[in-house]
Amino acid sequence: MKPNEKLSRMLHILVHIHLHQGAATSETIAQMLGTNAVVVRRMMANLRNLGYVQSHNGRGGGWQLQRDPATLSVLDIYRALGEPGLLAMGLSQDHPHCPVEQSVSFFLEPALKAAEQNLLEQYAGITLFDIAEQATSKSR
Amino acid sequence: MKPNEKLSRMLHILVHIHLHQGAATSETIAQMLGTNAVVVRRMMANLRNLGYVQSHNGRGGGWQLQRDPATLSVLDIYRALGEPGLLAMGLSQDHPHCPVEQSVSFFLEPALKAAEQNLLEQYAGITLFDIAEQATSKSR
DNA sequence: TATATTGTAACTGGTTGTGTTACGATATAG
DNA sequence: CTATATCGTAACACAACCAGTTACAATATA
Repeated sequence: MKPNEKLSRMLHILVHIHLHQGAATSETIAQMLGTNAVVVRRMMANLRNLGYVQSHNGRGGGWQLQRDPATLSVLDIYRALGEPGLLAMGLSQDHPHCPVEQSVSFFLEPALKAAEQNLLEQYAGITLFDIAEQATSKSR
Repeated sequence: MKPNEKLSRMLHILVHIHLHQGAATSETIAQMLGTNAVVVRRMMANLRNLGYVQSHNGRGGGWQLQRDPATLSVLDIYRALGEPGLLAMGLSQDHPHCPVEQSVSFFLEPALKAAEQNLLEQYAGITLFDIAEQATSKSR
């Protein structure tokens, strides 16, 4: 399984927007990430809907954070991405009548749930501010 | 992300083989799982190489467990599958020079590692025997 | 009015997992 | 020895998903 890099890239984008002087255009961000401006816009669409960021059309337009980065946790961003599956492996539920499948699920489900919960709790404890500060202190 | 069901299905297969009278053919197993015999063989290839199961050609052939199911943990089976990624999300590492990306990784990596470790420890504590027993006790 | 920018749909291409077909190798029944 | 059942494996088809790209409309500013 190739892991999905959406969350990682989105955090990368948001911190760049936060640290950028004035509004950052999709094109600028795309170049920072080595990707395409449309990809950036596409990823940001839902964050805009949630009010985390704002975009402005026309000359001098671009993207800006709309919330204090200390109040935006990685968990918030993860949720804004539509809560994509956290775990690469899941339960097969094709034969709910089969006692063997039921038993496999009986043992695996709590394990998977616990690992997910574990990760979400860690996500909740990291803010955009933390990441930005670490990034700027490193470059000093 | 659609979760990968390999582990879940493989456990399902192995427990069926364990509970089956005599050798179970790929075709029989495939019908239990609603899939194709070739898919079963393909998934079992590495388990055979590891000596967890044995296959026999010709009439009366099929699959049998080669190890005491109490000594086979879910972790063993997970490893036999080639340790596919556990987590659906990973780090983007396309710009190792970028301090922002470094900072994102700095925060995310330990969280991801811890969640993985958490899951593997739980896998280590579940054996094929546990699953088989739960399945048969349910059907009684 | 010209230009810079976002918004979004549509198409392409790569990757992955799964299903299927095909055929060879091998073991057993008779 | 032949027929049959079974595995082993390569090859191809197919769907899903993500990422990249192109294209064009809408909008804001100089």
